[in-house]
Amino acid sequence: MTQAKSMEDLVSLCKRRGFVYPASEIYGGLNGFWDYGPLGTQLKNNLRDAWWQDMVLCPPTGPGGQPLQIVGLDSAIIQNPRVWEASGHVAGFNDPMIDCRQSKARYRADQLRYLHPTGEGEGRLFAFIEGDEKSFERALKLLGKYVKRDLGRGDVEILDIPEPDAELLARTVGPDATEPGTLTEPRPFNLMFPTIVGATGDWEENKAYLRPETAQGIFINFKHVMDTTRVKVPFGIAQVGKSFRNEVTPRNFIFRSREFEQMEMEWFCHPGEAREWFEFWRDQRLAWWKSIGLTGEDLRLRQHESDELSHYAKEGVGTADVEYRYPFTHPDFGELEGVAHRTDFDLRMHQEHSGQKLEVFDQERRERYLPHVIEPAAGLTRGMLAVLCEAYTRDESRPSPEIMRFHPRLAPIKAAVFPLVNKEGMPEIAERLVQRLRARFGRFGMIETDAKQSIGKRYARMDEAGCPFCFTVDGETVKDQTVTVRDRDTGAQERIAIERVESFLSERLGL
RNA sequence: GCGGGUGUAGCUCAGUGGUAGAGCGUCACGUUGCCAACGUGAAUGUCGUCGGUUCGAAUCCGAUCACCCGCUCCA
Repeated sequence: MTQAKSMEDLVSLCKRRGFVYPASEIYGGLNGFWDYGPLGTQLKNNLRDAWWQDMVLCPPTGPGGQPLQIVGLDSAIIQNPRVWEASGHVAGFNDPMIDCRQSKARYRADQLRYLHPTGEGEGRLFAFIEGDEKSFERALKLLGKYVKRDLGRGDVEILDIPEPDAELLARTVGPDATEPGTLTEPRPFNLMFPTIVGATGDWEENKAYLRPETAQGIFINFKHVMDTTRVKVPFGIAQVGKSFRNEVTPRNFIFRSREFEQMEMEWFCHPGEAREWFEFWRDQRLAWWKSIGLTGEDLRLRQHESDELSHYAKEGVGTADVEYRYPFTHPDFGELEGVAHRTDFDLRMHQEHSGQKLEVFDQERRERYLPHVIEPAAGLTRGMLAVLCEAYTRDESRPSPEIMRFHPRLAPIKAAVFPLVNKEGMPEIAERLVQRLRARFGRFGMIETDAKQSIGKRYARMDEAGCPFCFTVDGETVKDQTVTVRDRDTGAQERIAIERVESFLSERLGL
């Protein structure tokens, strides 16, 4: 019997077993930051390595079965601030917001419009949300009531003031308010983390930013990679690394944190082939998440509606998200990876802002162009969260009900070896087996051993850590050179020759 | 940023003004010898933090921080 998964139980297990700790907790914590413990670090490294192996070292074959070329990159977290001006992040990550003290609603300042009768701009104004018909009609009706006459659309003027001052706001009635003067002045929301470069840096003159995404590091190195690695379009550049966003509300464990890790690949291709590559990567990425264990009903692909497309994707063939049904989004889904056609937006912007030519010359086509980009951008920390959620299982019929059913490739502990009793030659045999397994599998994850306490307790600990196989040395081992293997998921045991342990693991772990 | 909730041992939680608690986990010893077993013992807390009221505060009040839920936000 399995029960519904609870986020609380998972968070508690993660702390108890050393997957994820609240950051700087001994000082009271810090909202939006998390530390990864011994098991969590290994799990995250395994997930990252799996992505790197399947993306850069052994990429899939293309739609026509052709080999694909993807190279790696590790760019600096802090770049020249002009990078973020070119990419649109300085403007786009700075939306000034207006709050309504009365209705508690919050509006983007650039989306508010102000209504007054034609030629009578000095009196009371009524705000509405641009593009929201209901909101407009409400403002029109209230304005009509206020001036005590019927107003049609031809009788009013609409003001578009991105940064309204206090005087104007004082005589404005908010979109959801009944009295004037309830709107606050616009306050900037800075989603980028500012910092200072230089030990004696002046704040304004030396201001730089921690990157809000890894993608731009790839675009600004596009020319370097083209010039130094003999790649030809179509090809990809992949990067894994930390990104930083001053989220308004960090929430839901490690799902939205202010410091997070991304795995992004920018696939550069001919504009005419964008659709084909978009569909290829979209399907490829969904299949990849399945291949590392997200095999259930909780993984899906969702094509974006046209009105939710980001600034660079409007002209493209689309955006699709790989989504996971996290316990806190249930029954809805939350984003895990976005696959977007970024068109040539980024290269074009960097070409304009830097003055450097970023076009390629295509020998086969005899054509010069800016490549289009298909971007599969996954959250490593979100991926880890999905993997944790998927793995977490409660089985009340077992003496140790909590089990982390990690895919063997991701499991932080690959195997454990126990002497059934801590005497009679068993610890020595177990220790020798541990050394053999470390030599063979140690580079993929931990090989644990434990001689203390009852065997059931040791099995239970390994279940919570998600170790797929436990080998136990017992009295028989001394006589006939066999050990028992216990399977994490079934609890079933079989006896195999101690000589066969490596080949058994190799086969079961796929390593 | 707003509203609601929560904060006591590693985890789950009890404790409504008068000596800081339980279960589980952890550790040690013994026993047992394949599923959180049994026995004995041990360690672990500025009761989130700071301030106030009080003879006395985990408990009442205020502020603050963190987490959870709902808004809002989320290239």
